[in-house]
Amino acid sequence: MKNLHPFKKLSKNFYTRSLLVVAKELLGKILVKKEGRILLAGEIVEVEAYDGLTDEAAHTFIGRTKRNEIMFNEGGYFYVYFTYGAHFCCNIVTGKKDHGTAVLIRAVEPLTGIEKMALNRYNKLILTEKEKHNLTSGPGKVCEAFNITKEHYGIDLTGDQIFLLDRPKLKKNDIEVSKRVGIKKSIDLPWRFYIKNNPYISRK
DNA sequence: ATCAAGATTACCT
DNA sequence: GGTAATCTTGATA
Repeated sequence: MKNLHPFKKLSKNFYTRSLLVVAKELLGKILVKKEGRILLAGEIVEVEAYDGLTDEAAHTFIGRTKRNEIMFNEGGYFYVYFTYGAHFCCNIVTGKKDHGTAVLIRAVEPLTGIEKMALNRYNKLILTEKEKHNLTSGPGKVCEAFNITKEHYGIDLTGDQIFLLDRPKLKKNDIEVSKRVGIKKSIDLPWRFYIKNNPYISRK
């Protein structure tokens, strides 16, 4: 998909709706990052929802801190955090002011700027088949491929640096629901959503 | 000041 | 299947 022009940037009112509605509708949308002339883009294929009110796994469950404060804004901001001493993960803030809800982007399917993603991840242009499918199949991998770091914390997604493009809503039948990955609290909430049979899903 | 945990990944058997 | 790497954050003193 070379030409992204036909697709319109998602506006504020997409993000300010409630967490689970936004989480499911984010599937199929296109994540875009502009680095000067270079355009990086990928279709969102896997997400997880986090809600500080009731969900012990959410970073906002403990209340407001310096790290999570952007999650208490209204929807439409980018929440980036660092974890395990190695990886950044990025989230889309949702809902109204003070909700403390966000959607973790767990995997995307590369569309544009794939060579730059290959350089960011592997420091080379030619990838094996295995490496191609490993490019963006996890939350830390997405941030490494897109070079998303703490510098991008709090970015307004209605701006021109990082934003999402609209695409038709997926059929309910194309969406798989499961428990979330890699958490130790509130483990039974069915708040992971991914596109059925997509090769870039982080795990079965 | 010190400490434990972590929304992960890559590499091992 | 298992686990080491690595460092920021938030809590406790």
